Amino acid sequence: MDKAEYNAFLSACPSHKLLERISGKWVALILSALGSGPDCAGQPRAMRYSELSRLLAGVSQKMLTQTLRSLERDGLITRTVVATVPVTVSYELTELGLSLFTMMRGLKLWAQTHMDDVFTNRVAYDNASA
Amino acid sequence: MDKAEYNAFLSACPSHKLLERISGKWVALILSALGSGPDCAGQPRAMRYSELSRLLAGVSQKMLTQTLRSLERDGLITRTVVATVPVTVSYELTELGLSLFTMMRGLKLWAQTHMDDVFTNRVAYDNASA
DNA sequence: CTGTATCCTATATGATACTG
DNA sequence: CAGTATCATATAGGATACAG
Repeated sequence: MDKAEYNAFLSACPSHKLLERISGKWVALILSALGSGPDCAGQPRAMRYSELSRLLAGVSQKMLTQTLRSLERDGLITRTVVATVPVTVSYELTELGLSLFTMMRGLKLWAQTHMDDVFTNRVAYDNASA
Repeated sequence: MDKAEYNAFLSACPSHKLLERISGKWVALILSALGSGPDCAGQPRAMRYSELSRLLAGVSQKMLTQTLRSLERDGLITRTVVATVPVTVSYELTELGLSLFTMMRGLKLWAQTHMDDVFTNRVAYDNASA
């Protein structure tokens, strides 16, 4: 069956798997926070759960935890627990995660250069239909 | 309210909007088809609806049409109708769409280089939990 | 050939309450 | 502080039937 073959192709395609990995609502933001620091312009550094929670003001606890876990699972960040009272947990980019963060700078550059054009086209298209 | 401000930030962030634009299940595949041709290695060229439908064997008519329309709306592809009987419709990358396709080559390169590491880590993580 | 219209399901995300 | 558990909702995606 064609569909089965194609789904197999999709499952095997590295680009497709990368898109699935980075397309979550909070993935890019967490990588950006850990890669650029809270001011979005500094050096990579570890951040605590509460610090991330405050920086990404719109994130729910569920999604923050879930996204952090999945990034840890994929070896993109590390999770470090210090047994203070109360407990202290910090997250930091791995080498692999840093490499992903760096790659996404290219994506960011394209976005900054061209997304305005995209949205201009979108508005024009909608006006033409109306 | 923090959340409102953060959502406003999200809505304004070009990188985030770009990820929303390219993260659809069929977006990258359609761009790739129009940018590389059916053999995924050639030159950019126009393709007909039925040709895309055959190449992307897993896509439903609904999703193919919907994705093509949204890409046209954003000025990434053009839709050309020739009034034969029955009608002939072809799609082609615009300059902007071609530029996006080119940018995604960098993403593809990262994926080909590093996604195996990611999945190796993932398996190791799952085994450690079990 | 190139779609539209309708219904249906799966998944992602979010809100809220509770805990070591 | 750093989560977990549960419930609710929105949206993406797909199956199927029909049409110019």
